[in-house]
Amino acid sequence: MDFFQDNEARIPHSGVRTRFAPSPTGHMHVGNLRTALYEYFVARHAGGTFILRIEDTDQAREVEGAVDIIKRTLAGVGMTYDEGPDIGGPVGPYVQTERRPYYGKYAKLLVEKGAAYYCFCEKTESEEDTGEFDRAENPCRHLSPAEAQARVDAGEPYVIRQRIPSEGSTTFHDEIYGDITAPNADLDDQVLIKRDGLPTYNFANVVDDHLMGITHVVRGAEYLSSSPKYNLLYEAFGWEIPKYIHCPSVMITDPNTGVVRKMSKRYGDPSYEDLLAMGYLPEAIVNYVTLLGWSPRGELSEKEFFTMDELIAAFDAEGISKSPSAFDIEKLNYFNSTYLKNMDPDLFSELSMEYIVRAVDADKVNAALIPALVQSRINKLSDIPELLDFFNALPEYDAELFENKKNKLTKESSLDLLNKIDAAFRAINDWKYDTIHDALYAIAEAEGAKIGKIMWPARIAAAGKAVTPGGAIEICEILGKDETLRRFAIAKSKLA
RNA sequence: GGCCCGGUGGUCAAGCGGUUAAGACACCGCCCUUUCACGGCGGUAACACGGGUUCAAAUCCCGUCCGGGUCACCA
Repeated sequence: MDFFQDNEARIPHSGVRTRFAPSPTGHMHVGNLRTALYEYFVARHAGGTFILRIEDTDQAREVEGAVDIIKRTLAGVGMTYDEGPDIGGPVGPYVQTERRPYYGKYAKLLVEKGAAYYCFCEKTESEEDTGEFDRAENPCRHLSPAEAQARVDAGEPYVIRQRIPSEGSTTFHDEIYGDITAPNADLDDQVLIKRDGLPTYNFANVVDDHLMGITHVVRGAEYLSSSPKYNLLYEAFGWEIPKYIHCPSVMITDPNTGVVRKMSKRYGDPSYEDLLAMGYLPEAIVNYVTLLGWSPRGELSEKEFFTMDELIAAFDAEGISKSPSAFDIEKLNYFNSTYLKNMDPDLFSELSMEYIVRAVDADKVNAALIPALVQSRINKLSDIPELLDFFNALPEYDAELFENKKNKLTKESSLDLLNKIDAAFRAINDWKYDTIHDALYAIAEAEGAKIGKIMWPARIAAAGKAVTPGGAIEICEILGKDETLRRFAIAKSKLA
């Protein structure tokens, strides 16, 4: 068997195979993540195979550590791949620079078939003039095979370009956009093999998708206009064309200018890692991002909370939207806060403590009680510290805060109540929720007042601010008896 | 600019020729309440525009406008 037949023989023909094929250029965009998820769902839904392939053919743009970010992200959201770098598989290697020998051979095969040609120009004349490539003007296109081969043999540097027919048009089928036709005259003789010998994306992706037996190509809609060229390549090779699933872009409304544009890290839009660092949960991000541009049909169309397994079960390419959708941090907040609220309290404690100790001194305050206070009050974990500022240091506040019309409280009546509460608190030996609670309620009963009237001055004195997470009892309990009484003394002096 | 793709409330969206045009976020109001939050209830708000086709159009066709993508030896 020759090289090509051997490669063909390795291609798996069992079921659905999809691939996530990022280039290791840094962080993970929200759009990247969504594409990866869709690819994963397509494969898993069908009981197929999900592959990770690293597209590192642009050496200049490669960023150290980027592959680790990709792997960490996939692992973090629970996307496991069946074949890929470091785990291997039947059609490896799975890193394009390690597949270098393949591309040259397939490109030369294309040259032999007349579907590609050697080009020796540094830049074509029309590129010099207009920045655009005009294949009719390119002399290399018309070189005889023998002449071209002679120059190659002489060691002249070259690129290999795809030879696009100048007449007619090319149609390809996309699962969600339907048939798309482009006039061949509008297609460029794109570069397949670069001067450094490595393939361009345009070529590597076709060769690898075929050699790896990819059945469904899921990618961003930015590839829609180059897909006809890929079809021409498949046809020239005589290969079966995979199913295309192009996903619309993820947009964002610029918070400063109000304009809608494609989400991009360079404008400071958050990447997946940024979101994690802000305290968003992977489950919430996955849930939200999946629903950004896809929605379940029929029965499930009103369901919005999905586990990974539920997404796998529900996912169908039919539900992918054709129009771009805007990333809305408010809606992510909603998903995240809901996940946070429904989280097991112990787990939440564990997760939140890291943020709690940024704001409070865990030695001075009963920090173990704080998670329960914030669990239903935050959108993301990083919201925690600012909620707790008053625990560490009593804020500067004005005595006016004690005035409350709903509870008919004046500074005078507040002072009176505070004196009574203070006395009752001093009598407490076992400082805990129940004893604090009972002391406060006893005063309310003795005063013939609603409990709110007692709670208000107690809470203001303890916290020094009008809005707090939790009420007087919780705050006093967390502060401890000594600190509570110290703050009461300050309050009384303000009111005196 | 050429080519390609879109266009349902501010946002995500259901809808596939006949609906009072779902639902969610956000926003507003009410209730609950120990402030806030949670929770419950209710409300404001949309088929870009113009022509067709049809008994009937958000749904089909054409045009206009608007938006996006793409025209790299980047992916």
